[in-house]
Amino acid sequence: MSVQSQGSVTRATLLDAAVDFAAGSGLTDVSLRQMAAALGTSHRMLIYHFGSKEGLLVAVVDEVERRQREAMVALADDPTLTPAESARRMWHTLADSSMWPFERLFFEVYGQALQGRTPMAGFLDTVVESWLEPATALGVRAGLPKRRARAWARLGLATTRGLLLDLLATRDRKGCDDAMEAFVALLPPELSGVSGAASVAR
Amino acid sequence: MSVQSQGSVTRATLLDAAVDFAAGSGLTDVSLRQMAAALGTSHRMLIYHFGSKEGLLVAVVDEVERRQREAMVALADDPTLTPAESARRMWHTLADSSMWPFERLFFEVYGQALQGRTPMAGFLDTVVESWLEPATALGVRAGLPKRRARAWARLGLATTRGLLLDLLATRDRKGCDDAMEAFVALLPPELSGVSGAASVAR
DNA sequence: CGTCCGTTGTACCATCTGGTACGTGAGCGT
DNA sequence: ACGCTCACGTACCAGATGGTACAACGGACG
Repeated sequence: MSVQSQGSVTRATLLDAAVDFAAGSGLTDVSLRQMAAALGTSHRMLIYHFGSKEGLLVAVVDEVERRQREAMVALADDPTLTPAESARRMWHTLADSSMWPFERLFFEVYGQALQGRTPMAGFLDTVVESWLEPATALGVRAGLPKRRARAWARLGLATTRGLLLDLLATRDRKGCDDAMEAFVALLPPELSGVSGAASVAR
Repeated sequence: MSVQSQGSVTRATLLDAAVDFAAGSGLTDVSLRQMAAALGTSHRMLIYHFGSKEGLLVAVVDEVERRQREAMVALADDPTLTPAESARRMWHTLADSSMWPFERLFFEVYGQALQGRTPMAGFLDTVVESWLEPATALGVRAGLPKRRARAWARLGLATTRGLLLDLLATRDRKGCDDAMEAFVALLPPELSGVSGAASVAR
């Protein structure tokens, strides 16, 4: 048990713990002292490492957004899958109850960003586009013209987020699963891979 | 100019003003004094009429939910329209920029309710079901079996809310309009009225 | 006219907030 | 051994917060 591992809690470690704490308790009414106590440090240290409460919130929100984007590319970047299958897997991952705390945090930040709260407002600049872009690329790769691919991506993104809102409120996993499956079944043949680019090439 | 109209600001009047204020500024970090100043009264009076800050928030959240539900039945209760047309009109109403402040407030409350914040938590009990139920009835009336009608209602609700989130973040009215139109075009014939119950009766 | 009740203003309270001043001590390069 | 920097604890600050005590005003009603 080195003194190092316990004594020098680095900024990155604190940030990770702060995100976890925020996922569990929200970051709306929390004070520096409450969060510091939960992280096993003092509010003095949070200000030391992040400059101010605002700085801490900015760091947490940025980190949430970074993870969000990271999750997106991890989920969308398997070229062996059809877009429909990618959507299914994405939903399967996102809807798992182990992810719920982070999704709650996501929607909490989203809601405050919509109200223009300072650390969160920047969230809105990327919250749609950073998902729309890779999803659109998926559709284009499957043979859709860009405009149509983007329209489908937008619809799929909205449906996914709407169903997550539903799921988090009702906890009705089956109802939401069914709805997502119904949506995927509506996708045009190019996206579900039954025909599409391959059939055109044939 | 009676003394009455200016002097005795009743609770209901204050509540209305409070909801408007919340729609414009959010209700996350607001203090009693700030809100009182915006409403032209004193924090003393807010406590007098609502008991506590919590009581005020409860009243505001309940009122938001009441209006939400009221808006739903107003939008869904025209039996001369097909469900597809109802959905179009509903989107047209909800997506109008004059409604944005209330939708921002809706999602702000939703986000905090997901985190279990006390005055908002009850929001979740009705936020899905109170919309799902009338929307399902719409589908049943159009000739769908109840299970299918409910599944479509759930999908439509999720899509609408997801697209509203998109719209509020990106302000891309056209992109979201197109996506909603594309979704409505996917509805089964019973819901869009090209065949369905009428053709069965014929 | 007297008196009661709903409403409102003033003043105050303990508590908590984010942030700062200052000291301390460990590691490390010289 | 000496400073120097990074990390951290203690103590403190001014301001804002939700809530309360108390007085006063004004109309309703006996």
